[in-house]
Amino acid sequence: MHPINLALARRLERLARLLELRGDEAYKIRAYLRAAETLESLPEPITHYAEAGTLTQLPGIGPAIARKIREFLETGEIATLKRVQQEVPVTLLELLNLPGLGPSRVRRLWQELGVVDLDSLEAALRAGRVRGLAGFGAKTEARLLAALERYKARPRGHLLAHALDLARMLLPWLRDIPGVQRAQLAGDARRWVPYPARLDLAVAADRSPEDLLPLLLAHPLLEQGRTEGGRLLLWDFDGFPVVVHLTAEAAFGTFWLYLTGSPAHVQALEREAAARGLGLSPEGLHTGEGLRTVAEEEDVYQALGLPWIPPELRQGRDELDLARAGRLDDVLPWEAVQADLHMHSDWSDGAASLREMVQAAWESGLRVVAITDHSPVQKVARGLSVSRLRQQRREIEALRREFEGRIHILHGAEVDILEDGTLDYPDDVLEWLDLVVASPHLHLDQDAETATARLVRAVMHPRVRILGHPRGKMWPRRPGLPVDIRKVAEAAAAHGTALELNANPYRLDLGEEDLAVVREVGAWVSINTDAHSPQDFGYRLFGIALARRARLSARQVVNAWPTEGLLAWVRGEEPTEAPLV
DNA sequence: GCCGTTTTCGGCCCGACTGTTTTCAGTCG
Repeated sequence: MHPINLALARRLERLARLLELRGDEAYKIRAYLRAAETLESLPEPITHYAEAGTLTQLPGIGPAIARKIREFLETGEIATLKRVQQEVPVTLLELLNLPGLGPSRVRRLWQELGVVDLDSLEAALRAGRVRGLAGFGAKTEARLLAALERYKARPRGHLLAHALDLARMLLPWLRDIPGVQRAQLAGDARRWVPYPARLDLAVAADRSPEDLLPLLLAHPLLEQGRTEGGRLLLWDFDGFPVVVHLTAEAAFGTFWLYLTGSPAHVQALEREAAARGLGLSPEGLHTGEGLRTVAEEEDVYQALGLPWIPPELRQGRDELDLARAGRLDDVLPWEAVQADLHMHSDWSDGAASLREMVQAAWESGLRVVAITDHSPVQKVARGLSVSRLRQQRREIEALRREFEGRIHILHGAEVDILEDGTLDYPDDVLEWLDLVVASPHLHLDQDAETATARLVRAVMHPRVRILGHPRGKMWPRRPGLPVDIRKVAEAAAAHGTALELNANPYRLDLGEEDLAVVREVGAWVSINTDAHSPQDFGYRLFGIALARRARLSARQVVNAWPTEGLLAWVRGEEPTEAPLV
């Protein structure tokens, strides 16, 4: 995605949300959101279409939005947005993250009680003022207080995907600035920490922070910034912090290493250095003869008798031992995943045809895919009736012939796990499908005991091969089912069912703590993208990174199995290897 | 606000659930 397209899409999205809070017509809101989606999927920078005079030929962009786009390209601002931002407090947008609060209720809290942010909402709730509003009662008050508590306890930080998108757009730009010799991703995001607090960039340059600041602020994604010591603190349009750390090129290796962390990993390296009579600091290696600067990270590790350790493994756990023993490859290799067993097409709520999805999967390096559209209970997602499911098989058979010898296509379904743990298709249909991914979508407010029993029942169904996004969590809004993962994993291990690591960056479900339990129990894991459009296959990296952080082996991840073994397991045959219990 | 026609304006994804109603609005997926 081009930075200018993203910068503009963000503004249109914010405009839509603010208009929604103001109470403008719903279809106008949708129009802005659709235009933002179009911008995010454009192959060329929007300037290209503006210059060619073809803006209104783009889907969802008519005369009014085209005018705003041209205004933004010429002035860097959208007057309508500025005006609406003065009218509606931007801080209200965060309230929409609370389950139970939609635009209409937030508007009334704001207009009738003067609530503008989380703090004033909490104060109003605790003072009993909310339940005085028409349509709000004691139950709503209690639910909102509970939602507020859960929200405050959510994983802090921002979406990793957001940080990496930003880095992808900023780094090439930084490297082109005169005087900048190197620019690299560092910090939590480089280690694939799911919710980084900020984006850290390591930059080697022979210019001062004060010289660089105005150049960086010219970037369309960066809104404001200042210098602080040897660093530049910057913020993007949504207030996401970007920190540019400056060093000299000769010391880049140690500097980058320290900036990447984790602190526990770096401390382990310092102890390793001390054991060899060396000192390690961001400035370099301290030897008996004085300071030796190190420009490359590999050389730091080499000086300590270690191979380079990939950032996502730098957790201060067992990685130094693994590295010393030459066993870093015991952890699932990045390139080992060649199957994706959960994706959607425009038969249900996907954005692309079956053919486009299979083609994109093939191009992204996959060799086995499963088409898994929704089951009937998912009305909004246009879940497939049994007869449409049977029609879909004919199209899939044609695609199999077309892609013969290149990619193996399974015809599955993402079948809803109903409230009691039964499934949303009858058994004969489940029997007929190549692969059943069973997932919870509804009734995500169950208590731990009910939810655990529900998932265990689904996992034990003889036709279920994969338990999709087991908790049903969605960042930042939905915390997910309070399931006893150990019990679910034990049932899964006993039945040869895999638990999904859903790689969609908004889900990452199972999460890191859950995966540690699953690893210990020895149940199989399936890393899938849940792709709803061709570009979503890129989500795979988030899943693999998380699996690596959890130290899963290729043996435990079904998507990394050789094709024949994987297909045998999908068919429900006895696994060739016993589960790792 | 956009779109596709009926070329001037009506339709735009929909059904269930919940709490708060006393016939429904708001939220969710």
